[in-house]
Amino acid sequence: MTLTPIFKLLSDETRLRVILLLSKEELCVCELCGILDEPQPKISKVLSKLRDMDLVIDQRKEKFVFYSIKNENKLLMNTVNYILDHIEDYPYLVTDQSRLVNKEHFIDNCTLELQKTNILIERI
Amino acid sequence: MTLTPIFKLLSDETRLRVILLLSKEELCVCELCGILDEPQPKISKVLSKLRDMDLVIDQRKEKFVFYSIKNENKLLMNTVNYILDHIEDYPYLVTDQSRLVNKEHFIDNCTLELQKTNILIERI
DNA sequence: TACTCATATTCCCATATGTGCATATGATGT
DNA sequence: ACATCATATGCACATATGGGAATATGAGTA
Repeated sequence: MTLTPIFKLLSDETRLRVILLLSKEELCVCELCGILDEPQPKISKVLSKLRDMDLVIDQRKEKFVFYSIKNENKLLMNTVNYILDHIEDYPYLVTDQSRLVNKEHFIDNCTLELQKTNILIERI
Repeated sequence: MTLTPIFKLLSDETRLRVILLLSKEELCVCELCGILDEPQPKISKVLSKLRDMDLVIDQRKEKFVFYSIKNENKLLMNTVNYILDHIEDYPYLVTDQSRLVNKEHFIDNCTLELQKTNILIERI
Protein backbone atom coordinates (compact mmCIF):
# COMPACT_ATOMS: atom_id res chain seq x y z
CA MET A 1 0.00 0.00 0.00
CA THR A 2 2.38 2.66 -1.21
CA LEU A 3 1.79 6.34 -1.53
CA THR A 4 3.12 7.50 -4.85
CA PRO A 5 0.90 5.37 -7.13
CA ILE A 6 -2.15 6.93 -5.52
CA PHE A 7 -0.81 10.43 -6.06
CA LYS A 8 0.11 9.62 -9.64
CA LEU A 9 -3.43 8.45 -10.13
CA LEU A 10 -4.84 11.68 -8.77
CA SER A 11 -2.46 13.79 -10.83
CA ASP A 12 -4.50 13.28 -13.97
CA GLU A 13 -7.51 15.54 -14.12
CA THR A 14 -9.82 13.08 -15.86
CA ARG A 15 -9.02 10.34 -13.37
CA LEU A 16 -9.55 12.71 -10.49
CA ARG A 17 -12.92 13.80 -11.80
CA VAL A 18 -13.99 10.21 -12.33
CA ILE A 19 -12.95 9.24 -8.82
CA LEU A 20 -14.82 12.13 -7.29
CA LEU A 21 -18.00 11.29 -9.17
CA LEU A 22 -17.80 7.60 -8.30
CA SER A 23 -17.24 8.50 -4.69
CA LYS A 24 -20.71 10.01 -4.70
CA GLU A 25 -22.56 7.17 -6.42
CA GLU A 26 -22.10 4.33 -8.81
CA LEU A 27 -22.18 5.27 -12.47
CA CYS A 28 -21.95 3.50 -15.79
CA VAL A 29 -19.49 4.35 -18.52
CA CYS A 30 -21.87 6.38 -20.65
CA GLU A 31 -23.04 8.42 -17.70
CA LEU A 32 -19.44 9.31 -16.96
CA CYS A 33 -18.80 10.15 -20.62
CA GLY A 34 -21.83 12.41 -20.62
CA ILE A 35 -21.17 14.16 -17.36
CA LEU A 36 -17.51 14.76 -18.14
CA ASP A 37 -18.00 15.31 -21.88
CA GLU A 38 -15.12 13.01 -22.68
CA PRO A 39 -14.81 10.27 -25.33
CA GLN A 40 -15.76 6.77 -24.26
CA PRO A 41 -12.37 5.06 -24.83
CA LYS A 42 -10.76 7.65 -22.62
CA ILE A 43 -13.18 6.96 -19.79
CA SER A 44 -12.89 3.21 -20.26
CA LYS A 45 -9.13 3.43 -19.95
CA VAL A 46 -9.40 5.47 -16.79
CA LEU A 47 -11.75 2.88 -15.35
CA SER A 48 -9.59 -0.05 -16.31
CA LYS A 49 -6.65 1.59 -14.60
CA LEU A 50 -8.75 2.04 -11.48
CA ARG A 51 -9.80 -1.58 -11.76
CA ASP A 52 -6.18 -2.72 -12.14
CA MET A 53 -5.37 -0.88 -8.94
CA ASP A 54 -8.28 -2.56 -7.25
CA LEU A 55 -9.90 0.74 -6.37
CA VAL A 56 -13.29 0.20 -8.01
CA ILE A 57 -15.91 -2.49 -8.37
CA ASP A 58 -17.54 -3.09 -11.74
CA GLN A 59 -20.93 -4.63 -11.92
CA ARG A 60 -23.06 -5.25 -14.96
CA LYS A 61 -26.75 -4.34 -14.78
CA GLU A 62 -28.52 -5.29 -17.99
CA LYS A 63 -26.94 -3.32 -20.78
CA PHE A 64 -24.68 -1.20 -18.63
CA VAL A 65 -21.59 -1.71 -16.53
CA PHE A 66 -21.67 0.29 -13.34
CA TYR A 67 -18.59 1.28 -11.44
CA SER A 68 -18.30 2.24 -7.81
CA ILE A 69 -15.46 3.11 -5.48
CA LYS A 70 -14.07 0.53 -3.12
CA ASN A 71 -13.69 2.45 0.12
CA GLU A 72 -10.63 0.52 1.18
CA ASN A 73 -7.66 2.73 0.48
CA LYS A 74 -7.32 5.06 3.42
CA LEU A 75 -5.10 7.57 1.67
CA LEU A 76 -7.43 7.82 -1.29
CA MET A 77 -10.45 8.21 0.92
CA ASN A 78 -8.78 10.87 3.05
CA THR A 79 -7.90 12.80 -0.07
CA VAL A 80 -11.31 12.46 -1.67
CA ASN A 81 -12.96 13.64 1.52
CA TYR A 82 -10.64 16.60 1.77
CA ILE A 83 -11.49 17.67 -1.76
CA LEU A 84 -15.22 17.21 -1.27
CA ASP A 85 -15.03 19.28 1.91
CA HIS A 86 -13.38 22.09 -0.06
CA ILE A 87 -15.11 21.56 -3.35
CA GLU A 88 -16.24 25.17 -3.62
CA ASP A 89 -12.58 26.00 -4.24
CA TYR A 90 -12.65 24.02 -7.49
CA PRO A 91 -15.39 25.30 -9.80
CA TYR A 92 -14.99 22.62 -12.45
CA LEU A 93 -15.61 19.98 -9.83
CA VAL A 94 -18.72 21.75 -8.66
CA THR A 95 -19.95 21.66 -12.24
CA ASP A 96 -19.33 17.93 -12.44
CA GLN A 97 -21.29 17.37 -9.27
CA SER A 98 -24.21 19.41 -10.53
CA ARG A 99 -24.27 17.45 -13.76
CA LEU A 100 -24.50 14.34 -11.67
CA VAL A 101 -28.11 15.23 -10.96
CA ASN A 102 -28.97 14.91 -14.64
CA LYS A 103 -27.09 11.72 -15.14
CA GLU A 104 -30.06 9.89 -16.72
CA HIS A 105 -29.87 12.52 -19.39
CA PHE A 106 -26.56 11.09 -20.49
CA ILE A 107 -27.45 7.43 -20.71
CA ASP A 108 -26.98 6.33 -24.29
CA ASN A 109 -25.23 9.57 -25.01
CA CYS A 110 -22.15 7.78 -26.29
CA THR A 111 -24.35 5.83 -28.61
CA LEU A 112 -25.99 8.99 -29.86
CA GLU A 113 -22.56 10.39 -30.56
CA LEU A 114 -21.68 7.29 -32.52
CA GLN A 115 -24.90 7.49 -34.50
CA LYS A 116 -24.16 11.10 -35.40
CA THR A 117 -20.73 10.21 -36.76
CA ASN A 118 -22.13 7.22 -38.61
CA ILE A 119 -24.66 9.42 -40.34
CA LEU A 120 -21.89 11.81 -41.30
CA ILE A 121 -19.87 8.94 -42.71
CA GLU A 122 -22.80 7.65 -44.76
CA ARG A 123 -23.21 11.05 -46.35
CA ILE A 124 -19.68 10.99 -47.73
CA MET B 1 -4.82 26.75 -6.50
CA THR B 2 -5.38 23.65 -8.53
CA LEU B 3 -5.25 20.09 -7.40
CA THR B 4 -3.45 18.03 -9.99
CA PRO B 5 -0.07 19.83 -9.89
CA ILE B 6 0.14 19.09 -6.17
CA PHE B 7 -0.63 15.43 -6.73
CA LYS B 8 1.87 15.23 -9.56
CA LEU B 9 4.43 16.68 -7.22
CA LEU B 10 3.71 14.08 -4.59
CA SER B 11 3.77 11.26 -7.11
CA ASP B 12 7.55 11.25 -7.24
CA GLU B 13 9.11 9.43 -4.33
CA THR B 14 12.14 11.68 -3.98
CA ARG B 15 10.00 14.80 -3.95
CA LEU B 16 7.65 13.27 -1.42
CA ARG B 17 10.51 12.34 0.88
CA VAL B 18 12.00 15.82 0.64
CA ILE B 19 8.67 17.44 1.41
CA LEU B 20 8.13 15.25 4.44
CA LEU B 21 11.57 16.01 5.82
CA LEU B 22 11.22 19.73 5.25
CA SER B 23 7.83 19.66 6.92
CA LYS B 24 9.63 18.64 10.11
CA GLU B 25 12.43 21.19 10.04
CA GLU B 26 14.48 23.32 7.73
CA LEU B 27 17.39 21.56 6.06
CA CYS B 28 20.19 22.46 3.68
CA VAL B 29 20.91 20.68 0.44
CA CYS B 30 23.75 18.54 1.73
CA GLU B 31 21.74 17.40 4.70
CA LEU B 32 18.98 16.28 2.38
CA CYS B 33 21.48 14.53 0.12
CA GLY B 34 22.94 12.72 3.11
CA ILE B 35 19.68 11.71 4.72
CA LEU B 36 18.17 10.50 1.46
CA ASP B 37 21.41 9.15 0.01
CA GLU B 38 20.71 10.81 -3.30
CA PRO B 39 23.02 12.79 -5.59
CA GLN B 40 23.13 16.53 -5.08
CA PRO B 41 21.88 17.62 -8.53
CA LYS B 42 18.84 15.43 -8.06
CA ILE B 43 18.00 17.09 -4.76
CA SER B 44 18.68 20.54 -6.16
CA LYS B 45 16.27 19.87 -8.99
CA VAL B 46 13.60 18.74 -6.58
CA LEU B 47 14.11 21.88 -4.53
CA SER B 48 14.02 24.20 -7.50
CA LYS B 49 10.74 22.64 -8.59
CA LEU B 50 9.35 23.24 -5.12
CA ARG B 51 10.61 26.79 -5.25
CA ASP B 52 9.01 27.34 -8.66
CA MET B 53 5.72 26.21 -7.20
CA ASP B 54 6.20 28.60 -4.31
CA LEU B 55 6.00 25.84 -1.74
CA VAL B 56 9.32 26.40 0.00
CA ILE B 57 11.44 29.23 1.32
CA ASP B 58 15.18 29.24 0.72
CA GLN B 59 17.46 31.11 3.02
CA ARG B 60 21.22 31.25 2.96
CA LYS B 61 23.06 30.89 6.27
CA GLU B 62 26.78 31.29 5.77
CA LYS B 63 27.90 28.52 3.45
CA PHE B 64 24.61 26.68 3.26
CA VAL B 65 21.21 27.27 1.75
CA PHE B 66 18.42 26.11 4.02
CA TYR B 67 15.00 25.20 2.73
CA SER B 68 11.76 25.10 4.67
CA ILE B 69 8.16 24.45 3.79
CA LYS B 70 5.77 27.32 3.30
CA ASN B 71 2.68 26.18 5.17
CA GLU B 72 0.32 27.91 2.78
CA ASN B 73 -1.07 25.25 0.52
CA LYS B 74 -3.95 23.65 2.35
CA LEU B 75 -4.11 20.55 0.21
CA LEU B 76 -0.42 19.89 0.58
CA MET B 77 -0.54 20.41 4.32
CA ASN B 78 -3.56 18.15 4.71
CA THR B 79 -1.77 15.43 2.79
CA VAL B 80 1.52 15.81 4.64
CA ASN B 81 -0.30 15.64 7.95
CA TYR B 82 -2.19 12.55 6.89
CA ILE B 83 1.04 10.79 5.97
CA LEU B 84 2.82 11.82 9.15
CA ASP B 85 -0.14 10.56 11.15
CA HIS B 86 0.19 7.18 9.44
CA ILE B 87 3.91 7.11 8.97
CA GLU B 88 4.32 3.72 10.59
CA ASP B 89 2.64 2.31 7.48
CA TYR B 90 5.59 3.46 5.35
CA PRO B 91 8.87 2.04 6.65
CA TYR B 92 11.14 3.94 4.28
CA LEU B 93 9.67 7.19 5.56
CA VAL B 94 10.26 6.14 9.13
CA THR B 95 13.89 5.54 8.21
CA ASP B 96 14.16 9.02 6.74
CA GLN B 97 12.75 10.54 9.88
CA SER B 98 15.19 8.65 12.08
CA ARG B 99 18.09 9.78 9.92
CA LEU B 100 16.90 13.30 10.50
CA VAL B 101 18.29 13.08 14.02
CA ASN B 102 21.82 12.63 12.70
CA LYS B 103 21.52 15.37 10.14
CA GLU B 104 24.74 17.13 11.24
CA HIS B 105 26.49 13.93 10.29
CA PHE B 106 25.67 14.63 6.68
CA ILE B 107 26.81 18.22 6.43
CA ASP B 108 29.58 18.39 3.85
CA ASN B 109 28.75 14.90 2.77
CA CYS B 110 28.25 16.00 -0.82
CA THR B 111 31.64 17.60 -0.68
CA LEU B 112 33.21 14.46 0.65
CA GLU B 113 31.68 12.54 -2.21
CA LEU B 114 33.14 15.03 -4.65
CA GLN B 115 36.55 14.76 -3.06
CA LYS B 116 36.44 10.98 -3.37
CA THR B 117 35.75 11.16 -7.08
CA ASN B 118 38.37 13.85 -7.55
CA ILE B 119 40.97 11.61 -5.94
CA LEU B 120 39.95 8.82 -8.26
CA ILE B 121 40.32 11.14 -11.22
CA GLU B 122 43.78 12.28 -10.13
CA ARG B 123 44.95 8.70 -9.97
CA ILE B 124 44.19 8.19 -13.62
C1' DT C 1 41.53 39.55 -6.05
C1' DA C 2 41.69 34.64 -6.16
C1' DC C 3 40.05 30.32 -4.26
C1' DT C 4 36.93 27.11 -2.28
C1' DC C 5 32.96 24.88 -1.95
C1' DA C 6 27.77 24.46 -1.67
C1' DT C 7 24.42 24.73 -4.82
C1' DA C 8 22.30 25.43 -9.41
C1' DT C 9 21.92 24.45 -14.17
C1' DT C 10 22.48 22.40 -18.77
C1' DC C 11 22.47 18.67 -21.95
C1' DC C 12 21.20 14.24 -23.28
C1' DC C 13 18.76 10.06 -23.15
C1' DA C 14 15.57 6.33 -21.95
C1' DT C 15 11.20 5.71 -20.48
C1' DA C 16 6.56 6.63 -19.17
C1' DT C 17 2.22 8.74 -20.14
C1' DG C 18 -2.07 10.52 -22.11
C1' DT C 19 -4.79 10.64 -26.25
C1' DG C 20 -7.22 9.82 -30.68
C1' DC C 21 -8.73 6.66 -33.81
C1' DA C 22 -10.06 2.36 -35.24
C1' DT C 23 -11.55 -1.93 -34.01
C1' DA C 24 -12.49 -5.97 -30.95
C1' DT C 25 -15.38 -8.08 -27.49
C1' DG C 26 -19.15 -9.88 -25.51
C1' DA C 27 -23.60 -9.52 -23.27
C1' DT C 28 -28.44 -8.41 -24.42
C1' DG C 29 -32.54 -8.83 -26.82
C1' DT C 30 -34.91 -10.11 -31.18
C1' DA D 1 -28.20 -17.55 -34.61
C1' DC D 2 -28.05 -12.65 -35.48
C1' DA D 3 -27.88 -7.83 -34.81
C1' DT D 4 -27.21 -4.24 -31.69
C1' DC D 5 -25.02 -1.61 -28.57
C1' DA D 6 -22.18 -0.60 -24.37
C1' DT D 7 -17.76 -1.23 -23.27
C1' DA D 8 -12.87 -2.68 -23.80
C1' DT D 9 -8.62 -2.89 -26.20
C1' DG D 10 -4.76 -2.16 -29.63
C1' DC D 11 -1.89 0.78 -32.12
C1' DA D 12 0.65 4.93 -33.15
C1' DC D 13 2.35 9.17 -31.81
C1' DA D 14 3.56 13.39 -29.51
C1' DT D 15 4.89 14.93 -25.21
C1' DA D 16 6.35 14.92 -20.49
C1' DT D 17 9.36 13.27 -17.07
C1' DG D 18 13.17 11.69 -14.12
C1' DG D 19 17.94 10.79 -13.93
C1' DG D 20 23.06 10.88 -14.74
C1' DA D 21 27.16 13.31 -15.83
C1' DA D 22 29.45 17.33 -16.52
C1' DT D 23 29.77 21.98 -15.72
C1' DA D 24 28.33 26.75 -14.32
C1' DT D 25 27.36 30.02 -10.68
C1' DG D 26 28.18 32.75 -6.99
C1' DA D 27 28.53 33.64 -2.06
C1' DG D 28 31.90 33.16 1.52
C1' DT D 29 36.66 33.36 2.86
C1' DA D 30 41.69 33.71 2.84
